Formats: sequence, structure tokens, C-alpha cells
Amino acid sequence: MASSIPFTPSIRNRLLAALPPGSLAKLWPQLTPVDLELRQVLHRPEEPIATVYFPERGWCSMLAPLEDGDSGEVGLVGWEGVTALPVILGEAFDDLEVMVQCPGTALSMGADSLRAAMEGDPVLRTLLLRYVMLHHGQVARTAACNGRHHTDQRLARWLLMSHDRAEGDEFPMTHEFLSMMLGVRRAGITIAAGALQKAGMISYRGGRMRITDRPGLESSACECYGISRRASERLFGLNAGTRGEYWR
Amino acid sequence: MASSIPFTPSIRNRLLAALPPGSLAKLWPQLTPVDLELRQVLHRPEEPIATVYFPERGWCSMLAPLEDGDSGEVGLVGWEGVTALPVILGEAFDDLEVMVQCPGTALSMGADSLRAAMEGDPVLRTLLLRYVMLHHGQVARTAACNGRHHTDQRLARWLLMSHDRAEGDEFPMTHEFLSMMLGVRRAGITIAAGALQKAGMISYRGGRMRITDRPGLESSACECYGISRRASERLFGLNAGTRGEYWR
DNA sequence: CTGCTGCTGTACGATATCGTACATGTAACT
DNA sequence: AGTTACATGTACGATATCGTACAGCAGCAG
Repeated sequence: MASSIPFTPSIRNRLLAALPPGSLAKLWPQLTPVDLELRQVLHRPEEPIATVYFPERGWCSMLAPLEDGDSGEVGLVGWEGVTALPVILGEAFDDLEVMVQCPGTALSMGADSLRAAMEGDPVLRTLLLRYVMLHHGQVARTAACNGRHHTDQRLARWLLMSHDRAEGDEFPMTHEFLSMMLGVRRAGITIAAGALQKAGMISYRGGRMRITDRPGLESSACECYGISRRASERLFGLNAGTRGEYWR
Repeated sequence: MASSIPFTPSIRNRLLAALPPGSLAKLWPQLTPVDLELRQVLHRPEEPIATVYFPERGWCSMLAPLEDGDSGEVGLVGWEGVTALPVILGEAFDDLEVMVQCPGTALSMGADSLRAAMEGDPVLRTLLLRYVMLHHGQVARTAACNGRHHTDQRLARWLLMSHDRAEGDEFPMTHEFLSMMLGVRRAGITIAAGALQKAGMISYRGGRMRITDRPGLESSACECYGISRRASERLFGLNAGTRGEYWR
């Protein structure tokens, strides 16, 4: 299925790209490119996970379902990661939902295959476990940030995290959706985003968001963005987590 | 050091207790009982972790340091777990601080010894990774809960989580400290706790908290408590995570 | 062009929480 | 008993955010 793709590929996923050639070669035949469509649900809470996804373009949210019907975002997964932490950690499923927020592509793989590959390849296993640590740190930061920081700072942080995982400076994003991600009213986003736009840091129209002043946005965000990014740099090297370093 | 302790011990730590005799026997000589003193810092952010702790009594908070000097709690570790996720996941350190909130005791162990033990014992490794999953879920829930739920519900949840990890129905806890854990004003805790006390669910005086109506407290808490507890039950069996089941 | 639909701007009073200050109560120490 | 330190109760106006409603505006279908 994936065999038509040339072997030394331009892999965008940082986890796969970080593997030594031997490890990647073993994994490659089992990886299938798939599209990630907007709002597609990759994993549902409590449902056994059959497939894992290494995003190449676009990104997903990890969502904790709430009693009142909607859900709270607890983390992002993009080209720096992989969905399906439970598979890595030996569980069948999760209490979280994983949903595509920015459409793109991924390399997918059977959960059983990944389990087997981890069993047989300590390098792969080590890398994936280090990613789990990175992701845990991101979620922990989100917990602290949600409790302490205000809408405007959290919005700036969220836009930066999305931008890190987006292909260019523009991606689909409505105020309505941002409000669900940050757990605030839609009108609250309009106000906070309006201020960022007035300051020239972002611009948006008709459901598309564009980042126009990254440094400005960074200074508007709380420290939580920087802390997560530095953790990412520790795992992937100095230029990971910043933009413009996809290909190496 | 630990050799004076009889071999078939009354181990309270659920992770250690869940190990098959062979796995535990290999670990046992390396475990040293230590006291956990109130406010003792077990791990500091960015500092390499030399020792891990399997709490037996009492519990610890995982805290994310904030720019303004204080810190936000993102999770608890008690008799159901172990500190030092980074060691399990192959990192040297964490961005989080681990601090003793309720004094007690733990079985401690060198980080290197634990790494070696995990390498040599798949059962141990599997169990610890499943615990990482459990803890990740708890932190993710905290992220969602911090963003969406109100002080009164979060206080009830926090008291229940503490109670699960406490020895009896009473433990040391001031409003001041609760306010730091939940990230709200001290006066806000006094109001929320006062309401719970008036409803007969808790009572407190002079820095000691007593749980007097657990079912009532459970109905006051948000769904987040139940979700985390059920995840715990999946790992440890049906009675884990509830109280009164320490000894079997 | 017309009419829809979805995104964004804005307004309103209501509410939760804030930051701060001060009063009261309790226990330990002298 | 007097003092001190700390825990708790309570008050105040200020602020962030809520829930809701409605108006403007762009893009698309007919």
C-alpha cells in the first residue's frame, strides 16, 4: 500500500524523521499515507484503538469530553508527534477524543504493528516514550495555564502552538471553534482576537486565520508557550518547535 | 538498608503490591523506606532526578511553576503511583516540581536502579507504563476541569482525590494551601469550604480537614472525579481508588 | 440580483472571581 | 494571663467572563 513511496522519503513527521535509517526501514512498509479531514475523529473515548497516526501536515486536538456535551482541549498533536498514547503505553483506549482541527495528511499504522515494532526496536521505543514525556508536559502546562491565565494570553499561546504545527502562516479557524478550544464564549474570542488583530499580530476573515507578527504574538502569550516549546527543543533539537525547519 | 524489613511485606503502594512476587523480590533489596515530610520537595524542575519515590502513606502534588512565582497543581501522586515519570520515560528531568502535601512515608529507590530494573523486567515496565497512562489521564482531566468548572466543584473534587490518598478521614490542610492548589484566592476557598461544611460534608479547624460525608462530596464534585477514579479502577481493579481497601 | 448561511462585531445585565483589607478565633509559647 | 502566630470569616469595589441577543457583512446558490 505504501510501497509506491520512495524509500528515502521527505518525511515531515519529526518522530519518524528522528529514527535512524534501520528503524525507519522496518517501520516503513507498514505506514500508509492517509488524509486528515477537518473535524475527522481519529480516536473516540473508551473505544479500542486500532490505528495510530503520525501527522505530516495539519494537526489534531486531544479533547476531554464534559458532562454538558462539549469538551475541553488538553493538547495538540501535529508533525511533532503521534496519536494514540495508549498504544505506546500498553492500554487499549483512552478517555480522550482525538479530532482533526487543521486538515492535512498523516502516515497511519495498525496499533498492533506499532506494538510489535516497539517490542522489537529499543530505539523506536525510547523515542516514543520520550514523546510521551513531551506530551505529558504539554498537557500539564495546559492544566496550569487553564487555571491561571486569562483569555487573551491563552489565545495567543494557542495560536502559536497551532502555527508551529501548520504548514504556512494561514490555516482554517473560526472564533466559534477557538471558543470551544479555550472553553470561553465565542464573543470572548472575538474581543481577544480583535485586539490581536488591531495590534497587527494576526488577521482573519471568513474562517481563515493568518499569523502576521509571530514575535508580537509570543510577547502577548503567557510563559506557557515558551516552556512547552523548549521541552520540544530538548527532544528534537534546537530548531524543532520553531517554524521553517520542516525538512531537516 | 531496607534489609531489616520482612520480605512478604504489607506493602501499601499499589504499584509495588500489583507486582508478581518474582518482580517484587528483585526490586525489594533496592527499596529504602523514607519519611515524606510536609512541604518536602522531592523533585525540582530541570534538575536531574536521582531518586524515585513509591508513596506508602501521604501524598504529593505535581506543580507547574508560574512566572509570577507561585505554581499551579496539575496532579497528585499517592499510594497508587510513583514520582518521577521522567525516569520511567527515559528523560533526565521534568518541568514540574513534586512536593509533599500530606506527610507520610515512601519506599525510595535510585533512578538508575529503577531504569535497570525496568530494562530487565517486562512486567515491571508494563505496569509502570500503564501507570504513566493513568497519570496522563488525570492531568488531562485537570486541564479540562481547570478550564471549565467552578471553584466549588473543583474543591470537592480535590478533597475527594486527597481523601483517596489519605490514611484516614482527616489530614492537614489549610484554606491558604487549598487556594494555591486550585489557583484561587484564599477567601474563595473559605466561602466554598464553608458551604461544604454547612452542608455537613466536611469539617475543619486549625489546619486540619476531615471528610464527614463522602457520598455528599461526590455529588458536589464535577464529573472529573469519577472519570479519573474509574481510570484508576481499570488499572488496579475495582476497589482501587476507593477508600478502605488498602490491605486487600 | 436575491436570498440564504455562516462568520464576525457589539451590546446588555448577571455572575464568578479578584485583590485587598480587616476582624475574629484558636493554639502554642513565655 | 499575655503575646504571638496562624487559621478562618467577612467585607468592599473592581474586573473578567458569562449567557444571550441581535446587527452587519461576506460568500455562495439559485
